[in-house]
Amino acid sequence: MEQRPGGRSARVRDAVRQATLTELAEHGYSGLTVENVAIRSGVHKTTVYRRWGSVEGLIADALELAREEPWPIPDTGSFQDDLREIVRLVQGGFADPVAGPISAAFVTAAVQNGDAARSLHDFFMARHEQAAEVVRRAVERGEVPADTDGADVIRMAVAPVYYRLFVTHEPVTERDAVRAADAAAAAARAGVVQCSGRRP
Amino acid sequence: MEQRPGGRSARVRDAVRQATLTELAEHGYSGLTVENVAIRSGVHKTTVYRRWGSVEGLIADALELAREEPWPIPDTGSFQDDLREIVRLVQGGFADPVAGPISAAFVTAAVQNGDAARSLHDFFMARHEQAAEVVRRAVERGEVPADTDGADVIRMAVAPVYYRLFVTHEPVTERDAVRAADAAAAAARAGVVQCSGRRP
DNA sequence: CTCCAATCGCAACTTTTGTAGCATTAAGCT
DNA sequence: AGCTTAATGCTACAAAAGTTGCGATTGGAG
Repeated sequence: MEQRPGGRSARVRDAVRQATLTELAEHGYSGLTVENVAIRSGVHKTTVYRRWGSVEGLIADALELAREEPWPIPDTGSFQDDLREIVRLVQGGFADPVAGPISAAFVTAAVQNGDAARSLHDFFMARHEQAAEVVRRAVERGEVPADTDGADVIRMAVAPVYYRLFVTHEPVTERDAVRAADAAAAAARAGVVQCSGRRP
Repeated sequence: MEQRPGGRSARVRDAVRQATLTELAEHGYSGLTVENVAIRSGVHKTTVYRRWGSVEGLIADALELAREEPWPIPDTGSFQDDLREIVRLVQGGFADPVAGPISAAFVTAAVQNGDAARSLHDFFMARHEQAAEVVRRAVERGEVPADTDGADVIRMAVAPVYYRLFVTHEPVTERDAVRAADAAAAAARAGVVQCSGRRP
């Protein structure tokens, strides 16, 4: 990707990435401007425009960093508790005063910009795949049918949280998170989320 | 609200509203500018800025119109089929080449702007309340527990569709819609979505 | 050590977006 | 019809966002 991975280019890139995250945490997505990132990073405005193109480009770049980070997949021994833990983690992340605005900015940017949308898509595909591990374990324990679609269970579990946050703009409590997890678990146990159901 | 409801003010307002919807359908939210709306409506730029303030104001105004429109609540006699119909309606709406971009623009605008977010919030609260009718009927038929939280069942049913569209940016098929509806129905039947669960 | 190409900084410029002051129009009232 | 005034149109302006051309710097290869 980078033609000159070490050296000044790398320093510039890191400075801009760091400045982007700090600006996001401080002012949120709506307060993020190329100019402010340039000033904070000590990199010239023109350079930021040339390499990242726009605010959305800055976000897309930051997202690729976020994708690298590993995710703690719970293993409580109970399918329902595992799911609860995952959804709670999501809800708690958005409630966090530092991580919350940054995560929200990713979603916001992706809604407007194709590049950011693709980055976020890849990000979530990876997350779903990782989190589906709790479903695979539940299958092994016989808690849910063998052909349960793991990724889709995760989607159903976390979707209500995102729905409240970014669509209906309702507050999200921990109780809401738990209930969404329980609902997804109940649906999985009922055999509604089966892969075979895709081609009837 | 309007001091001069009939006459020029009303004509200007209608022209701008119509132009906003047309622009949204053609270029989506990212392509919506005050200038273009002004040109298309034949109203001067400064007037639009004075009365609507910004692009978000235009959206918030259009949203209030959308809230007025009634919604066809299905009554098939089967809880599961009613839910399926509702979610299919949502999914189909976004798939529609005209209504889709407009609806998506509302969500996009609300993610960025507080006024639009409040309007969209009110919009969805009204929708949930209306759609909860199918749950009330299911309670009467004895298909789900008496204290089932109707609005929350609706949320769980439609949330995966919005999640795919605006968060993970995955395509949404009718099959996905049906599955989400079935999952919400299964959860409701299992008694996971009960009001009493809110205050343990 | 020297050279070369990629990258960056800088300043000037263009485009887009939003605002202010004032003249003009027309709705509603008598 | 004539009067009053809220609302709009118009021009000019101000601020922000984004671009361009060029010279300066620097990392890496020979």
